Amino acid sequence: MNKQFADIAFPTAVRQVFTYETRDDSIKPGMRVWVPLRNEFAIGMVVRVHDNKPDFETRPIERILDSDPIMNETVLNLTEWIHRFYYCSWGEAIQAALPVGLNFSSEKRLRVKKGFKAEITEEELAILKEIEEKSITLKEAEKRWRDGKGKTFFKKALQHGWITIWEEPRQKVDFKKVKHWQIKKGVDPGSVLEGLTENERETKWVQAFEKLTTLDLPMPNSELQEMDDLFTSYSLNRIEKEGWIESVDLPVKGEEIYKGVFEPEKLNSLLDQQEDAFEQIRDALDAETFKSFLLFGVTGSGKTEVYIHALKHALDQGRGGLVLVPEIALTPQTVKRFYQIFGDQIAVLHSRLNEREKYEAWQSLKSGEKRIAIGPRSAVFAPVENLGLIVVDEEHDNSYKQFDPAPRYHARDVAIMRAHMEGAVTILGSATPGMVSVQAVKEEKHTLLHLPIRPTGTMPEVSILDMKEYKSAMRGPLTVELYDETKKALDRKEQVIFLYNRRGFASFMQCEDCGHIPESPESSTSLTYHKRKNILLDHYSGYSRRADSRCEMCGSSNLKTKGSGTQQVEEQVQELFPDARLLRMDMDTTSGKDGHQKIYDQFLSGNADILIGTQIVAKGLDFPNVTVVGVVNADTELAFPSFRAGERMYQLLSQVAGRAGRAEKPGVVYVQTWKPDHPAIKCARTHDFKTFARYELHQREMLMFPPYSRMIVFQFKSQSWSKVQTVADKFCDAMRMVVGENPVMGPSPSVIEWMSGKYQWEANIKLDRKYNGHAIEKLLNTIFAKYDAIKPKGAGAVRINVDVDAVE
DNA sequence: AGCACGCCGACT
DNA sequence: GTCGGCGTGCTC
Repeated sequence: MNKQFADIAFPTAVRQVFTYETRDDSIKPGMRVWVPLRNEFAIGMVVRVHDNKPDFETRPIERILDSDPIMNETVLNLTEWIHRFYYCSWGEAIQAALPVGLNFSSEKRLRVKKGFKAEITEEELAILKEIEEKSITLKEAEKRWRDGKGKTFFKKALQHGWITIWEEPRQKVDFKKVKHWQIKKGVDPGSVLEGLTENERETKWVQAFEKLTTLDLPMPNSELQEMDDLFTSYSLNRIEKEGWIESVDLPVKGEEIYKGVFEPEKLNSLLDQQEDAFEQIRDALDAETFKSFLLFGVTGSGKTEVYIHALKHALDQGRGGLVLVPEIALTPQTVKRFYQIFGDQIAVLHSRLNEREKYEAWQSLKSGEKRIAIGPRSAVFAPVENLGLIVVDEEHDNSYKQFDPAPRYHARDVAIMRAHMEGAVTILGSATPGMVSVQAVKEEKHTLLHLPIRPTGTMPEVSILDMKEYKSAMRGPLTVELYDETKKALDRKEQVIFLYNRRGFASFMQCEDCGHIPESPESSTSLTYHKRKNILLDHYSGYSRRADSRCEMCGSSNLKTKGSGTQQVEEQVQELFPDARLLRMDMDTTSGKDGHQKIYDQFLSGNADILIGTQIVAKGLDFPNVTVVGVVNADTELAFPSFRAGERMYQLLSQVAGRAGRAEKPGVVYVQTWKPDHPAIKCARTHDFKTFARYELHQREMLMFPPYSRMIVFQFKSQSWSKVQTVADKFCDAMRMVVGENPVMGPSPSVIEWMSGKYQWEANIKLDRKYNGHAIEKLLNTIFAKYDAIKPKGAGAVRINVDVDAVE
């Protein structure tokens, strides 16, 4: 066999591929290989096979790891597009597209050198024996011999070369194992407890043991600790010390909570408006070419049924489907609905699956056994065979945009590109589409499908409460009116939701006489108040000024800094309604396993009267017994320094409105605001998305914000404050030299100026929309080349991240 | 991204 | 005199 060359991508930040040689003609793009890189080995992905001998020395491919490509041509091409458009390395894009079990992971294993001579103790010999027999990895060894004699000997053995480190590709997919507790073998808990004195029985850890004996063991350590305050690591370890329980590492199964029941006969027939939408989608599917739709319909208008019928048609054509949902944990009922109709034809991809289950789901799609994938952002890469339809539900949702690490892609846009490449149809669904999609409809890139009616009931009434009028009529954070309505609802044994959106960290200023929030003169964003320096800052343009002492609109000195969290509101509400049972839902209370689900279930089953939370409460489930929804301060969203603030505000209010009073009990949404005249609030009151979109697009056009431009954000990070600043300055100089008319903004410190030991600065550029993948790559290459030519000494210590189409 | 190579301060 | 700090540069 002649010598061939293969371009290999690695999951490092280097934006180039590396060329290796091979004589193995089974090599194909999409296969992983084990190759020498520097003085180690690494796993790479073959992206191209050719016979153009490069002008440098090539090294041989050591081993081909797959007998068949694990990535098909389309997905490989898709990752190449991501590599160009989002300016990451090809390998990073590939890594994002592979399930963890098939990823570029290798591990360092230990081997004992044969026949060395040294005087070692019995104990030490045992260590060597264990390493040899169990083929222990370096990580395991470091954990196993963490301290004491073991560590000393382990270090010595490495130094003397008695054990050596080998790196091997990791291919086996293993169950994730988790520490479980069980009653120690041979221990009879009954007699143990009987033998205790009264005093002993009163200690916390004995009580914990008593409680343990009533449970179905073994149970995971983390689950126990979450379940009851008695189970602290101290008490569990104490009981173990006593010899009553022992820990075992057991594999954990991913949960099947999303599966539900398979009842295909429950397929609903479509109403007129749904039928009209479906027919257009069906025609597009029949044409077997790319087409994209924006399915615009309020909450409850039946978008899911349209998706289902469209998917069914795709399956009838012998094609597969892909459904993207924002966060699967927040939309269990949508997933269950799909499962009900399609049953085992669906592979549910979610983060709770363990490695093997992820791999199995992936494999079942690749083999064609399952035809539909449903999952969050990363599911856009699912290896669905013969893809016919991609659904992006709640297309405006921010969770579709990956932030860190690279690739910083937007799953909605990747979905459209994928559909383009595969000749598939996309449906983007939303009650409040993002401006990017609205504009794309205007430009006839998407076809609009409209579901105007909510068959399951009328839209709830939205009542705007002007905080300026209630200044002296407040009960804690609530206006008297909201307070009264809450009280009445509680008396009727109905439930109440309070939304307090404490997103972000930065606070802002607001005039308590006229409600004015200081805005930047250089961009249409509000200014962020930085307490430490007492300045107001616009992180887009870098504009900053000393914090105002008087309101620039009305001259009042009644300017206050704002920004408090849900916890404070919870306290205040509890004081107002001492008898009500409260539940709080935010990042802090939902971080645990099934965090959302537990709180939802509790509230749904009536175990609480009032639910207080951040925007998380606005998503997902319906609560039929909720008749009052209070948005405590709608303005926090507007104070968030982003040109998307208005859009977010409208989305939030619209989603909240969708939570209230479905079916038989009508609900009212109370919105407390200082800015009752803001278009987002006025339009949300009348559920008038179209008017809002017209206003918002007009604003964006005047200021050349997306969708009228393409924004790229650059982030500079380093431990040294002065270096970040000089590098960011130089980089912006380079940009200005290259980009001509496209406006460069910044640099300026990031909103989070300092994070985990690193200072962060930002700059951004608004590009003409005509820049596509190749043009963006070319432009960025030119910018970086220019920057390399003028960069200051010590610039290497500053990391530069590129975020194309950033969503902040 | 890692990771080895290389040049200047606190130790035996 | 050496050990080791992290700044710099490279990976086919």
